[in-house]
Order: sequence, then C-alpha cells, then structure tokens
Amino acid sequence: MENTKKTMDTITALCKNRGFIFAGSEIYGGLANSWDYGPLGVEFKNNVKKAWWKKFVQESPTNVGLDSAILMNPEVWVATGHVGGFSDPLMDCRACKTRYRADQLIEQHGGNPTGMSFEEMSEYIRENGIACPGCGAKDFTDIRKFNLMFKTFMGVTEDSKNEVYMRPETAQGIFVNFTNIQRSTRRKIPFGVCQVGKAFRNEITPGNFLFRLREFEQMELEFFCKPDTDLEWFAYWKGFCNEWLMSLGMKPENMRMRDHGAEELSFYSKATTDIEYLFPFGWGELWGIADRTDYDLGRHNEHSGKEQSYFDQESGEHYIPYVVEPSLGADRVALAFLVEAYDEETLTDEKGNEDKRVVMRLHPALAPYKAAVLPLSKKLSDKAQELYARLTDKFMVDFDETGSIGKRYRRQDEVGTPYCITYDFESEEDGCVTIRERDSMAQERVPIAEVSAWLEEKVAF
RNA sequence: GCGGACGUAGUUUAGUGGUAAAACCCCAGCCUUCCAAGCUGGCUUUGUGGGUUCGAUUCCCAUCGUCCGCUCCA
Repeated sequence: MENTKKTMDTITALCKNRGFIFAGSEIYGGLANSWDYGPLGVEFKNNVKKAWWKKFVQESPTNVGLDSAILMNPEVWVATGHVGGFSDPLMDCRACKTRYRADQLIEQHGGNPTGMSFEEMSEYIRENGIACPGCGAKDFTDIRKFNLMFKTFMGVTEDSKNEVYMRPETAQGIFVNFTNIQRSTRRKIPFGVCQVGKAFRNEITPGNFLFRLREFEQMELEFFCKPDTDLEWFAYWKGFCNEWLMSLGMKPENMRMRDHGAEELSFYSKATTDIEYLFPFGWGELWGIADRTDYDLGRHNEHSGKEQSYFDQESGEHYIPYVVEPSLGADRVALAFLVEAYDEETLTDEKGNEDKRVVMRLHPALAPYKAAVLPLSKKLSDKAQELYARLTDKFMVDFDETGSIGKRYRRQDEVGTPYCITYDFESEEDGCVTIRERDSMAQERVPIAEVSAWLEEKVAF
C-alpha cells in the first residue's frame, strides 16, 4: 500500500505548486540559489524555528536568547580570522580543468603554506614542481582569491574605509555580547545563548534546493562552560539535538552521527560531530556540534583588549569559558522535515480502483495549517465560516469550499494539514462537526463548542 | 568560477523555419450529503537579449537559470 517516492524534483514542484517555496526573483529570470518562502512556507519555517526556540530557550533552565546585528564592526572578522582566513586560495589545472586549493596541494607535498601569500604559494608550487594530482600536468592558473564573505558599504560612499561584511555566521554576535549577557541576566557558568538569524556566504557551489544557500538562516546555541567540562557538555548537547529532531518526526534510520577526523577538524575545534540526514541526494550535514574551546572568546579577549574571562565564585578562579556550539541550518532542517514528511500513498477502493494520494506527514507542530474548515456544501458556508473565524483566534486554519469534499481533503493532505473539520447538514441539529485525521483518515464527531479545545490538545507540542 | 547536460502553460510533456498543443492543476457556473465524480466555459506557455532570415519557439551568439562533477559548509 505504501509507495514512497522521494525525489528533490517532486518535492520542489510540490513546494512551488502549494506556496511553500518559490524560486527567488523568478520574473527576472531568477537569482542563483535564492528561494522565497511562500505563504505556507513561512508558516512552516516559523514553526520550525518556534519549536527550536521552545526547546532550546523557553524550556531550558540555562539558555537565553539573542538577536544580534547582521552587520558588525569589521574588526570582529579580523579577530576571528575570517578576513584573510576565510578566503580560499583556489587555482585550476589548465589541462584537466580540476580545481584545487593551493594550500592543500602544498600540504600534501609536505610543505607548510601557513603565512604564505598567494604569490608565495604559486612560486612554491612552481619551484617544487608540484603536479596536478588528477592528470599529472604542471600547468596551473594563477591563484584567485575567493573570499566567502559578502561585502557591502556603510554610508553612502563606496569608500573602502566604510567596507563592512555581512556576517558569515551568527555565532560572533553571541561571542561579542558574552559579557553583556552574562552580567545582565546574572547567569553563572554553565549557560547558553541562542540565536536564530541570517548568515551569508559566497559559496563556490551552492545548490540542492534549500540545502546550500548563499543567504541562509542558522539556529545556533553557544554554550559556555568550565574549561574541563567541555567534552561532557559536548556529549550532552549531541544527544539533546538528536532527541529534538526525533520528537518532530525525523526517523532514526534517516539520521546518523558522524565524528570529524583529526584532519577534518577546524583549526579552532577540539571535537566536532555532524548530525547528518539522508536526503534524496545523499547524506548531508544538518547540525554541526563543535567543541570550539576558548578560541572565540580568547581571540576577542586579545583583539578587543576587553576582558572576556569569567570569575567563578565557587572555585575562586578566573577563566575564559569553553564553548560547545550546536549549529543548525534552519533551511536545511526545514528541507529535511519536508523530505521526511513527503509520502505517496496508493488507495484502493472496494471496486479495486487505484488512486494516488500525496500526503505531507508533517508533525502537527510544524504543519502550516493546524486544521481546515470544510463545509460539506456551499449552502453551509456561512455557518462553517463562523467556526473558522472562531478557530483563527488560536490557530492557523484554512477554509476551503471549492470542489468535492474528497478533493479538498487531498489538497489539505498535500500541505500537511493534520485535521480537516467538516461542517455538514447534521451539524445544524446535533451541534457537532466531523474531524478527519490526515494520516489514518479516521473520523470523529466533535461538538462545535469543543473543537478549539480538542484541537489544542491534539496539536500541543 | 571551470567542465558536461539542459531550458515549451502552475506541473508533466508533444510539436514546427510560416507567430503553438495535450493531460493534470487552477478559476467561474451547474451539479454534488464525507476521500482527486460529471457537464459547460475560462485563465495561462516557447527564460532573457541580440544575430541570420521576408518570417525564428525552431538555426547561431551572448546572457540568466537549473541539474551533475570539482570545491566549500549550517
């Protein structure tokens, strides 16, 4: 009976057709890898963010929230090494057209590219006769700088003094506010700071729908802890993140944890684990959980000259806290939830006729609409509208009176609405409506006066 | 960015050097008393800009975009 077909194309098409996600600037021919969340998409994505915030801030005894500016003082990015460090020295083999990172080629050759200028790297490669690992040719293009940060200008003149960057990660907004937050909330270590916000990276190759974007949204926690407790907290947050995903319907067989090997670790990280999801295009990182040590606060401590250490009353020590960072891509996880929810079901009636039903089995907390009010006949629209208006006070609810009732059920199935409320001819007399559940298609008769409470209980999360 | 493939309604596709078509979807009306019924009508398409030509959706060029690979990462 179940026939699950999950491809990016069908999901992309459904998203466009139903108003979840549209290609950005479409009428002007689009803009590479930019996507707009439509009326249903914004509800859905907001629900994802809301669910995260609830779990990581609202219900957390240790964590607080923050919403920091996208544009920051450029010195922030000097301190972190993003200016200079975040730009890759890329060059191509003229013979086989493969692209390489010059610093990696030098490392593979046993050299140390640290501190070399691009010219020096080029020279090193030429002098040492480093060949293309792919084809063996020794004919490389010049190294070109790929700065992954977007630049813009503060003020009206395009003077380089006014150059600022669009943040390539939200984390630094948290780090530079560490002392403000600690003091104003009187938090003691360990505590965490959460932020949901946009970040921008000039990725060389974005793609796979929402998977890799140049403008994307992150949901990050920076958890500050005592230096010798970081690995415990690292393990704790890994499990915590994993549970959150599963509580919203992600199946364990489509998830895996992958530890970064020593050579893969970022220079600032002591340990990193990715929670990956099995997308139609393969395993992809959803959530990077990194032990960032005291690198970030340490850098800001040094570069800003402002003391970033914490005084621990209990032990009487001053120290720069260690940081465990679970960093989740909001667009990525939204895509994963869409993929996870997509289902095609073959229905067979008594006569043996087959019929296909597309169902988005979204968790009720994530579904754009919690319910749809459907008058069985247009003659019942007025009464049904009254019920609809009452429900909108508490829930996102849809109203649909066009087409047959079966068709309207299917429309709601496609956008993941968990409950359809049908106002019928008996409703006048018995004061009840029929509520049909999305996944089981089971029906239940509920008094109109109790619908709101009934629904509240069902969609509670 | 480089290499390869591709671009016809919202979707999936057909077709042609003489100004485009089907199915589904969508909209309106009729009908319809619980799972994509039916009837009638309707909206909507050659990504964009040039060139060749009497005439281009078709041929050529550029551009934009998509997909695959390199690379990068939430």
